Amino acid sequence: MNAQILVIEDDKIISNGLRQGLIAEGYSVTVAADGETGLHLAKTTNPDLLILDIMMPQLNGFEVITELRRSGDNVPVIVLSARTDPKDKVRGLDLGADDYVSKPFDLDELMARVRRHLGRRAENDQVFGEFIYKWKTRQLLKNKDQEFVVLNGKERKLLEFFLKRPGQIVTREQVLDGVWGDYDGTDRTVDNLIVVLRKKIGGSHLVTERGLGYRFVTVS
Amino acid sequence: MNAQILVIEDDKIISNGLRQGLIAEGYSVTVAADGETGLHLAKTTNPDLLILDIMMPQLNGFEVITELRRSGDNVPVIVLSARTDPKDKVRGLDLGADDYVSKPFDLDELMARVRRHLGRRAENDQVFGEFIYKWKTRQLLKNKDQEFVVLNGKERKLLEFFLKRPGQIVTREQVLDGVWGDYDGTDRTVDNLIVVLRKKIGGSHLVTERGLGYRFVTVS
DNA sequence: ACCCCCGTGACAAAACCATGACATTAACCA
DNA sequence: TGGTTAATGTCATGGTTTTGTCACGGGGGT
Repeated sequence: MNAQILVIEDDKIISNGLRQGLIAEGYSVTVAADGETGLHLAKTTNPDLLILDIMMPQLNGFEVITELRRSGDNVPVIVLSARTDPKDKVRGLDLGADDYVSKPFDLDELMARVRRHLGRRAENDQVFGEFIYKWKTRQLLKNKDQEFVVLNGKERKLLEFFLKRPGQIVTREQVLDGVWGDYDGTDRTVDNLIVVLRKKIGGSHLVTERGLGYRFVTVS
Repeated sequence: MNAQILVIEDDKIISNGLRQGLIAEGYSVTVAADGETGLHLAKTTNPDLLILDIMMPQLNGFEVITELRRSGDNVPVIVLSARTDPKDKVRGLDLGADDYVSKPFDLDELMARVRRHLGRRAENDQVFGEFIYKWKTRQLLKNKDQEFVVLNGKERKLLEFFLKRPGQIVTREQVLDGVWGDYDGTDRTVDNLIVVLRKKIGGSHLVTERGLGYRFVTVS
């Protein structure tokens, strides 16, 4: 579920730097060295975000973005350009770019803009097995985006409790504390909720540590 | 209905320039000279876009944006700052700003960015299920343009409140805050308005999240 | 004065979830 | 290896909380 980013840039030095930086942040990166192949890749691979140079052989960035938008593609586009003339920025933005960064640019700033255009997904989504938990909307998705899993209050609280403690053994007492609060429940109460949650996310992620408690594992 | 833009900026020269430029483009503009009144105005008047200075008396821009996002407000924010340190840009963007422009800035470029950020909501009609909400005229259409759905004041406010927070869980308290203002209503009051709105847009779009609040979903 | 909002309270319906009984599994020891 | 025991899995049930729904009435605008 790491985002796919397509970089369209003919300057090898810059594209290599970008690729390394993006990969370091956990994205999957594809690089195209000219507008034409870039446009083709954008249309066929449906990336989550585009980083697009303006001055390129074959097809320039303005033309790429125009064609993309004309064909109804709303992928977020960050335009990268050596041209600092405000007129170019206006043109790029009005053509449908989502952001416009001038070279030379600061890599950290660009990364922040990338995060922002991806909707800050990296920080808000947690993946385990075939599931994705979206903290922002507090929704659980199965099979990578396919279907929602309906959680009620206690189940959601329990899942969030475990998501915050991946790989750790937690005792029933800790669960009672974290999920129920000061309520004086019994160990059985916890077990029962575990059962219900197992039915929804499968047993393999909630491992029983006999005599100790439970352990949530993210890989099955 | 022109887009409402709130400018929070203590430098009179800049805010005047912004106001004139924005008005020339046809927007309605409000100016606040410090962070505290700006934050208050943002919460009470629900502008369509915020232009926010960082260095200000009372409450600085970072604090304003943090508090806004914390309270669930997703209004687009363009941060304006004399600080050119990339670290500040990263900070602003990661806190939830949608854009970050350094002073001195080019007015035309800023206008292009404003257009671009408004395009996501104010200009675009919003579609959910068989309905279309036209922000410009604040009309709700059913069956893709066929017929109008009549909304009275509170119903419209509630619908717009949810349209700004698609997919998110909102508590009754947040609804009371956003729709009623500082009024001291009860949870039942919210429920009742929900019922009325459900009768008009169907129940499937307003999902009850028991124990938490409601969630507006765009797909049924 | 009439009408339309719209907030309130009472009651009905539904979802939730803690409990306890019983089944099943794992650990331990001979 | 097999039996014993403690720990955990599973299910049905009903009380309790939360939410849905309706009818009434005040109040402000036309």
